Amino acid sequence: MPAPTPAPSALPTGPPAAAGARRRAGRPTAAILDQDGITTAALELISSKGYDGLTMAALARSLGVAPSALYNHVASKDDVLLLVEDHLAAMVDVTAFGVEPWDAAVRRWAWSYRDVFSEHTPLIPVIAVLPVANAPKTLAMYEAVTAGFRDAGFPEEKIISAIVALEAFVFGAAYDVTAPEDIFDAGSLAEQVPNFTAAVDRLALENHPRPTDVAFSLGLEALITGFGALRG
Amino acid sequence: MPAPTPAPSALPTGPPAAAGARRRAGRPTAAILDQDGITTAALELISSKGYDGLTMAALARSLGVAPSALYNHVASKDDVLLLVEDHLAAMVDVTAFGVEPWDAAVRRWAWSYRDVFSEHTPLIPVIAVLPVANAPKTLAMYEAVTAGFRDAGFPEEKIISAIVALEAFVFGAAYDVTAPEDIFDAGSLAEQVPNFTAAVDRLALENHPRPTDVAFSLGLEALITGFGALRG
DNA sequence: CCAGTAAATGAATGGCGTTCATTTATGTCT
DNA sequence: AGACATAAATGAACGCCATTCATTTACTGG
Repeated sequence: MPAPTPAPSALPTGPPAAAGARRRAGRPTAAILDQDGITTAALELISSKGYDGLTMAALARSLGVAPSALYNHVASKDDVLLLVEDHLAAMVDVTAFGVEPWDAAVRRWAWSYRDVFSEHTPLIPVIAVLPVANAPKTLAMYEAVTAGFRDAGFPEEKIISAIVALEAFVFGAAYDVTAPEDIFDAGSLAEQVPNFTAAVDRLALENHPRPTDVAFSLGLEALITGFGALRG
Repeated sequence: MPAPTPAPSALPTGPPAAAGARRRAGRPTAAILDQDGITTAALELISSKGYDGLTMAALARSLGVAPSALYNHVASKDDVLLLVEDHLAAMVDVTAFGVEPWDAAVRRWAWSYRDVFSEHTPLIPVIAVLPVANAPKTLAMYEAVTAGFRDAGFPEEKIISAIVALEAFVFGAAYDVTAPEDIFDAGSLAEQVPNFTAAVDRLALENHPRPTDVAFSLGLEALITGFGALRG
């Protein structure tokens, strides 16, 4: 009869932290991984190394685990991105719906939504195609927004379309935030596009701290005004 | 004295097409590759195999060339995507500016822009960060749009912001086109999000052929109306 | 208590973008 | 005309990536 597990190295090392002595093969006494831990580690990795640094190997490494172990808890790397997305969706501010007037609530929601995802644009292609059934927190966000629109007197058949349109604008604007400042510098071709160059220069004269915010505000206010007129 | 090149296989094979006999190493008599050819081949590959099929190896293969040869003409795969993007920008319809009224011209431009890029969403992350100086045809599109706004009496300092906002909406909407039909099916969580589910069902009752077009139209008309009011 | 399943390791796989040494042809300078 | 830099191709190699599989070990339900 084999002696009881010979204490691999020490007491269970508090947090599911780094790699000390190598773990031997086989199921460990206490599970090391779960989806929450994977999500948290992924977020930390993203914030320290960016999305380029988010590899399955790096993720496993930060969890003190072999890469293949991850696949007991997620089906793929896209699955990890989905977990991250859903976590972020919960950070979007929907608290104004039902409290502040409709237009103020939409404003708060949209700005918050854009700010959260502007740091996570690589998720946008994933979200855009993501069936909501797989993302409970995202779904909860939609529920809050939908209720806000309904309570504000929006015709029910237009609510989803309006949200989809707002969301499209938010995602596009999130990319815009990440663009380099000189993105509109035409360089040597400037003379060939005089109207464009003039408009770019004219905007620069205004000296806005964040031009991208000006464009976002301009578009968002137009959408809010336009949609506001649909309410009954 | 070596005999003049011993006719590698046959007469120059018309189009720069497929791979017959292997070419021997060294610079060929006539250049096989150029950026135009690479762009065309990339577009064909994308349309036949999708963006997953667009690999440097596959691209080289379709041009009858070794992968490393591509790097004499482009710096990276992103560079190829940039070439493709610029080609597509030239397909966006800006002809209505200066011909039709401003609102109709914006409408035509935006629908066309969305339609072109909805088939090429993997380019969007590239475009969003792309300095226009590297994309002459894209720049030409901006010039036409800017001129249209100016001639319509737009205050010059708001032109770029308005275009940026419209573009953000267009890009987001382009993703939306690619989403699966049942993206809003909450599945087993439906009971937990009654307002959302009701709104989704209510929209479905309308039986629109393309719900995504309804959302796009709704948002676009709001932007056009809102921005139209800025004209002097 | 025993079978089935869950959770880990570690080795292996195939594909990817990219680099580099090498070969051959072109174009320019003297 | 000859020399030489440069351009454009090949082919071998690199490192990284996500993912799979056989294997080991531990937990759990009948």
